[in-house]
Amino acid sequence: MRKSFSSRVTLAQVADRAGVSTMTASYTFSRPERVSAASREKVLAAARALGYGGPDPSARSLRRGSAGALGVILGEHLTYAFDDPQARAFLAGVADVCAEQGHAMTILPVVDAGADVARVRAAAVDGYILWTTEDGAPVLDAAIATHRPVVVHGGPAAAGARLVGIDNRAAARAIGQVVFAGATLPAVVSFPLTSARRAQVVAGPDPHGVTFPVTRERLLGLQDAARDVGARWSEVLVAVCSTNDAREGHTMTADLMSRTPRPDALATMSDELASGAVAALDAVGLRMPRDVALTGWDDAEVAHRLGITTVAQSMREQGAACARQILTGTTSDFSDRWQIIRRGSSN
Amino acid sequence: MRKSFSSRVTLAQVADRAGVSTMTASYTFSRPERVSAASREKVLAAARALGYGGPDPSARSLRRGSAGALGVILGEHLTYAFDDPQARAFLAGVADVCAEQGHAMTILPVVDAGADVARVRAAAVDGYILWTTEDGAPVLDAAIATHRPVVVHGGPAAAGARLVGIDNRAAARAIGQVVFAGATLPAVVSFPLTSARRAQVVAGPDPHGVTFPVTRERLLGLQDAARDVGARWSEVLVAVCSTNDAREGHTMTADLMSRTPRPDALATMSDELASGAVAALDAVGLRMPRDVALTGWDDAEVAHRLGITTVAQSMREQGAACARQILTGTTSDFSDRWQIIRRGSSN
DNA sequence: CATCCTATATGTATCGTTACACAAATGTCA
DNA sequence: TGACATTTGTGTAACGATACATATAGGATG
Repeated sequence: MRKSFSSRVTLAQVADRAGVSTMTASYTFSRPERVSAASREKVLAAARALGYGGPDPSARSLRRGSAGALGVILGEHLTYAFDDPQARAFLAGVADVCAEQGHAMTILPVVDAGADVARVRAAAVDGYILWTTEDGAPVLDAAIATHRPVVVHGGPAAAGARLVGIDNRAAARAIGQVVFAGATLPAVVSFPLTSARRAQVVAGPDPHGVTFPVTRERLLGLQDAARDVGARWSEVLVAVCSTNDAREGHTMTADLMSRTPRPDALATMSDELASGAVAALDAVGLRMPRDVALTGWDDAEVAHRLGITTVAQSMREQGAACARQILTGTTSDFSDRWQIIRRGSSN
Repeated sequence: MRKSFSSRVTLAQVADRAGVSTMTASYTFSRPERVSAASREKVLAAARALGYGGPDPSARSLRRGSAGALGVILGEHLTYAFDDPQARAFLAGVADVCAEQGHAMTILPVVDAGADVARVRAAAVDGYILWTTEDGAPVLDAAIATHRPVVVHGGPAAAGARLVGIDNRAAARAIGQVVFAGATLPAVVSFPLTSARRAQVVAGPDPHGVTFPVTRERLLGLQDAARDVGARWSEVLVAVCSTNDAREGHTMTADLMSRTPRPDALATMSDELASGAVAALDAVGLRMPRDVALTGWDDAEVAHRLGITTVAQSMREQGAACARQILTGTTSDFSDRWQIIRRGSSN
């Protein structure tokens, strides 16, 4: 805060003391090879003597026109965002590329719409990456309005923003066909449908009412799959979880399994939810896939351990791709970068 | 990157178009109440027409002398840092205060010493918070050298940096006395001792050789406690885990329990390690506290669930305190903000 | 009606750095 | 030796915004 002490040492002072021009001092820090070893030494000695802390980042950013940081906007409060292993993997990917490109990663906390928009505008970053963005989120427009590059993971699509992510609808349809095959009554264990995040079991909800794009696409794909296997969507029970964790998956699956008629195929939207679902089935003595077929999503470590069929995708690579898109302009298409891993939990 | 398009709209252009002075335009964005409603409207209209994205953050930072962001330096690669629930709680606390104070949170990825130092110097932040810093870490010196405020969580202490954290040695001694009471052969399940992170079981290691301050203090406290209950430290087995997770706690505890003589009291450095330890005891049919007394640390949700005695502290509050220290200058002392929660796992 | 105060508008001078263009010094090669 | 390339050093002019001090108009007050 009181960064500007009475005495802030500047490059000019260092140059003065070293007996060289300001530019020589500047080059010493930003392009050392441009300066003779002798001058370099003089400048560094002067810097040391004066306690110069290196070129001021704000001044440098202003002059250079690049902030040296990437903004990441998470759709939820950090407390929850970081609880999601996929979010963590994604961030790790972003961080990898940031580090590689010598950039910092600025996380813009999301709290309430008004302040969030202000923070987005005020952030000194070279571009924005959005994770888990709801349709019509004001932060997305705010990010685009800054004229800096914007990459949205998963959606929503927007003019002026690039989209990174797999084709969730196609993947959902594919895994839906696997898990629903031969089932009498398919069911779904889903992420929240809207930011209200109400946990509930609903029959055949209209996917178009879902405001989280990834969830909507997956639901659409599962609807396709239900049709493919001849099931009526209006009878398909969707257990909507309020958060993406095993506990919630357990609770909601337990609810689902207590219904009559009981679903005999469960497509879950994540391996975390799936792991809770497996526990819930266990608890009531149902076996996979004999009594109930079940699939996860993400191919997390837990899917491997529990032996469940799942959709593999690499969030880490997608995070890296988002960052690379902004920092180097490299585009990459992930729509087909998913794969169904078959294990024992489905037929 | 190519932030400076051919045509970047500036405040001056907006002012021109609105027919007011640059300052009036500036005030419209930074102190709207300082400007009449009429001018404000004119300026906003002009901004809209020109597609002005708001005041440039770098320029504003330079002029105002504050970057509007807080730097957080994690001692490890993000992939691992975020896997630690305590780290996540800490970050959530930092984020809370950042949001409250209208600041962003910049995470400085740690990869290799050389580049890290450069990144620290180049980061546009108003201060640094360091988490899990090893003795003599170059980033600490680099942070201090910038003359911006620095807060270190847990240690190491350094001139020019404030320290936030509980008195780990006192807390460790206290819980050590609880778990070691009446034991014949105490043992410890520990965090890594150095950045080499080698997993191993060692008898009575010298705590002074430990380079992670928090771990060192806790080991010192446990050494004190061992002495207090009349045990010989040189015989105390310390299972050093390579990471802080349940799996590692399980593995190392299993190793510990296969030794002869078998330890009958286990002080673990986290509830994650403790939960792995509980599983390992289960696996070989040992009961708590009858066969082996066991304690955790942190009072995480898992400690509650497993009913283990633990040291309660709030990382979230500590994170908030670190941020507040930098952003508002508020200091707070956490040395006594810990508490032993007794549950069934110890006597 | 003169005086003083408040609300609003503006001109100027930086904030600290680096891009650019050019000058000077040195080296290279036939 | 002269012509030409290469290194190294420097002056100047921004980058885009805001703090501060001052100017002006209109209102309130006695």
